[in-house]
Amino acid sequence: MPELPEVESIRRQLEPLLMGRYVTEADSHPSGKFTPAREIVGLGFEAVFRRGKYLLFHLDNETEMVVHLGMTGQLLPCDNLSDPYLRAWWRLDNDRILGYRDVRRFGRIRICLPGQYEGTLGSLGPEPLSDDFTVDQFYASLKASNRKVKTQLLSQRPVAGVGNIYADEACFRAGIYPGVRKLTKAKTAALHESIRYVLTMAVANGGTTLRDYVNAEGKKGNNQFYLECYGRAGEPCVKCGEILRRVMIDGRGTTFCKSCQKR
DNA sequence: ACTACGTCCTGCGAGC
DNA sequence: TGCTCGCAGGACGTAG
Repeated sequence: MPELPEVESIRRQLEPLLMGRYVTEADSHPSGKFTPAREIVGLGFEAVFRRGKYLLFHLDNETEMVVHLGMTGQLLPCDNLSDPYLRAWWRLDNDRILGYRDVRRFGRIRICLPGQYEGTLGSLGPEPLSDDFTVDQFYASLKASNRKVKTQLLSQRPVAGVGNIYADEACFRAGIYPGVRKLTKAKTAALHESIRYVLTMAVANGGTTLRDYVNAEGKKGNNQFYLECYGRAGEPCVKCGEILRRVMIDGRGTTFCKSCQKR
């Protein structure tokens, strides 16, 4: 489940591999979620950016390719075109191949005019690690909705790039029950700080690998060894010793401490 | 306009 | 041992 830290790790590794290269050949799985990958043959890479969990490949000819990794997506050099989970690939002019692997096909690849985004990417909240992410704006955004706080975080609207792992981690660190619908300004400030903290640490640790995530070098991250809440239901809380519980919030598994995160 | 929930996908682990 | 079944979850579609 690549979230901001995992996608950022991939971006940093892909950029030097792609800069100054152009695509000589490409193919994809027949699903419309991946066929746009074929449209960039002949185009050159100019830069690789990230917004939230989206990778943005800037190409020449006024073209941008947007890749979302979904749950199990991987972008990395490919040495086996018969990999059954390879959903798209691009051959570069140095004869190396960039592969998009995605066991569960939750990811998607799109082509658009530069910056002309639709859907979630078009209405994405601010980058959590930039100065655009302020407590005041975060507070106003959360206040404007009556959904549960965790659900709002997963919507990508109050802030970009937070998924299930870091939503649970941030709520735990901030002492906020993820199912609450309204936050005080002070709690909002704590959540704001916690989001920045858990994401910064996860980037520094190279992302979290629970099962599928590998970076563009095919290597696992290390942040799974530093998670304090996600995936630890049944274990004692690192703050108070209470046994962490697991519930469903709007259909998503959620781990929390009943003692530290009161409603 | 909003919120809630079903859907897509496949592999894996629990339970019988 | 071998099978079924539920779960994992990001974004989107649909219903109310």
